[in-house]
Amino acid sequence: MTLTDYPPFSLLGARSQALLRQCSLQRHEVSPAPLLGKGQNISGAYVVLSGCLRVYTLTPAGHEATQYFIRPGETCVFALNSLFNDVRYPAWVAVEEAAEIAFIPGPVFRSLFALEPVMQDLTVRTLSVLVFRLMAMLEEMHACTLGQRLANLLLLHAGADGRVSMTQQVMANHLGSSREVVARLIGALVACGAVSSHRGYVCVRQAALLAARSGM
Amino acid sequence: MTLTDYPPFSLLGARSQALLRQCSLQRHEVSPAPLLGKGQNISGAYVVLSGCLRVYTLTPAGHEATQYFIRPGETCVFALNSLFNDVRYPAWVAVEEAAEIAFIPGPVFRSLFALEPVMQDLTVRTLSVLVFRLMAMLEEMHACTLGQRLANLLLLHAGADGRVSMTQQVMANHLGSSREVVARLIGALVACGAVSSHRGYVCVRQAALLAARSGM
DNA sequence: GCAAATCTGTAGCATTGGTTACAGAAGCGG
DNA sequence: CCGCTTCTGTAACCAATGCTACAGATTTGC
Repeated sequence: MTLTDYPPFSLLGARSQALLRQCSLQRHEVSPAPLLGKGQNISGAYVVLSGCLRVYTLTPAGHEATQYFIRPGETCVFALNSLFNDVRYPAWVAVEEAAEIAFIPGPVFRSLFALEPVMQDLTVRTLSVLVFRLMAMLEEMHACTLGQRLANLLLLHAGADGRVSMTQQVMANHLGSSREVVARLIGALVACGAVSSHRGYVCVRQAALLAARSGM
Repeated sequence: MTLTDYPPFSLLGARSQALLRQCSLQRHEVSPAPLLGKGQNISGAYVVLSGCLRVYTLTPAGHEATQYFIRPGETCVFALNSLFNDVRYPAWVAVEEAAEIAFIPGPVFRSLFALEPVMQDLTVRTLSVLVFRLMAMLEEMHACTLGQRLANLLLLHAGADGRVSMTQQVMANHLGSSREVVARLIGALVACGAVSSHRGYVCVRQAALLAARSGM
């Protein structure tokens, strides 16, 4: 497999496809060890083909806080930027779900961007979506209590069966809080029948959780 | 004056300049009334030529919280996005310093983007910078206390003479907090000699403030 | 089946930040 | 100069969150 097997790259012209075949493609398993560290130098774009990456910061106190996820078809696009200024990555990145990731070196990305409207489109779209998500997170941080943010997290990650497979520690990492606080909040949600708690996962009763979220 | 008088637009070719002459150009004075409201439909790009715009959210409790500023040469680029999805603006925008603003309608922006590498560059750069700023703010919100964020705000807005011309209410709006809390924090900074407080402004002693920030 | 590791539940206390409620100071307009 | 408005300073209290310290439950590996 090469990058050229995946849309939208499969749609590009022969010349672009030749460029793309230079790109390395790697499979990464889930791991707490960061793939990219804050301050690391980046000189290209990472494209997620399958799986999910998590971008997060670390507070001085050692808490993690998720900033956003990168899902299939999306990109860490700092390539263009890093060709001008010598940009260093502003956060940590880890593998959230086993992922296939392609790396497009800066010069290649730049050529593709100049040649292919599809790539311009992809880049701008990815960046715009990211801006919207980050703005939404900032707003949520100002507008919501931790309880409400936890409820949002659970609603967002619940499968069709209402199951959210995360330990409380992982939830705390997403929220930038601590395990004990999450336990306390989950306790409250259990008390009002919005979720049930188990080792390694919780089960969400969506309607009840929506209701509970309002009154937190 | 038209948009074509300002770089980088002045560098564009004749055909692009013809397009740009269709764009309206308006001067706006400082005003608390929002220029753009959350949820409003946008169908183009706003380019700030001089002055400064402020992008902020409102919490249910009625607090404002600044998300970022738009300074000369920068753009609210949601044009491309809004041609695909019918995007609504995710926050409020107000005039922070008297500003000249050009509006480039969506279709015009799209043509320019397709024609002119300079515009592609400008767009991607603006978006990347915005992503970095938003990530930095999210990180700050997780990592810093309100006192530290206030110190950062003051350091960032201090003139060469150390003067920061803002009322405490305005500072509170930037931070998403309330006037009383800001007063309390400024009181602490005054007590340790980091700033002096006056009606409508504070004077920063930079070195002392940097030191004080660590121990908040 | 047992020990170690991991995860959850809970309680108490400290800190931060938000709210309420005033009092006084500074500027402004007439 | 006087009254109105705006801005600042303060205090007391409360709610949300963080931190410390365990105890008990579940799972895993051997």
